[in-house]
Amino acid sequence: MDIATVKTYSIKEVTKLTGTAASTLRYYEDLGLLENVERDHNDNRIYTDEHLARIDGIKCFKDGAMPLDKIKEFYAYEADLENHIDDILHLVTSQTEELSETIAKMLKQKEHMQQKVRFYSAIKSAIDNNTPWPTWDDCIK
Amino acid sequence: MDIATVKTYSIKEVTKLTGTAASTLRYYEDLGLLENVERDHNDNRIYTDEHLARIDGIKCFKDGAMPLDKIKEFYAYEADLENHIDDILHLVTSQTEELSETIAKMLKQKEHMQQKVRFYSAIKSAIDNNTPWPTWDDCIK
DNA sequence: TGTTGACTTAAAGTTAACTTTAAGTGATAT
DNA sequence: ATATCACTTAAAGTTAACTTTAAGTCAACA
Repeated sequence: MDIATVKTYSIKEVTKLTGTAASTLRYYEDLGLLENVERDHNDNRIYTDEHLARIDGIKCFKDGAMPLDKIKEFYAYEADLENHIDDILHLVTSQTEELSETIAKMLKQKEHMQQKVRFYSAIKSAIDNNTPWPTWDDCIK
Repeated sequence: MDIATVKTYSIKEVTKLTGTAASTLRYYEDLGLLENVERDHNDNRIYTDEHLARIDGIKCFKDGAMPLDKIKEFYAYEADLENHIDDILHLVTSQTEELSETIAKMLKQKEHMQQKVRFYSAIKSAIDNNTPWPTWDDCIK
């Protein structure tokens, strides 16, 4: 790693590149989710591509509804994998299972919502055309 | 509707039947999400099958990640459908779209998580068998 | 008769994940 | 010289969705 060629970013650049608010970046750092953020001679934060990658990873996990403390745990295990292979395996396995359950519930509810869309569309037509209102069973069957 | 035959439930019975805490039931009522909850001579709440159905409906919407204020809006529109058919259609349509996006993100992240499970499983094998560690690309490809 | 248990209320507390505020430093632009 | 801008900190505020607490009423049981 050649120190002279490490690309760095100010907090403002990172907010633009990642879409994450500066206050959130500081918050993540306080939490220990963003580590080893160096400072310049004015005490301003200096981020590297590794930080950008970490921020991206955090966003991914968040998309999977993983709470920040578990995300932090994940990176802690990753940093010392030999000693935490069982921990990290358990974490990703149980998190995957939780995610599957959540997705299943959401898919079910999506079906319900689509039925509602059909039902209320039919009612709207009936109102517009002054025809008798359909029943739920008419639309869903 | 024969008043004499309307089945009713105490708050405790409702918590058992729905799995919803009594404090939550009172909270929903405060929010206006649970309406027309009558009282007995001791001021204790009396729930009916309609309330049970509503509580079930709320749980469904929550499974679809719909915030309580939108759920409340939905039932308000439903109670006066002729005057709010466009509102309710917009609500269920946009909510369905949001849900689809959320599901899509979660499915993507589920893939990632499953890749991680495979990757860390392979590393665990390598540790157990004292063989060289696989790379990410070895496992995913 | 007393105490236990189920209910009531209003208000305060909790958790997650931020966001905002207030006060201050230092570099740049007019 | 001054004002503006980007950054800093610690601490307080925000939102959603509850949960807990404290204080009280009422009925049933030993």
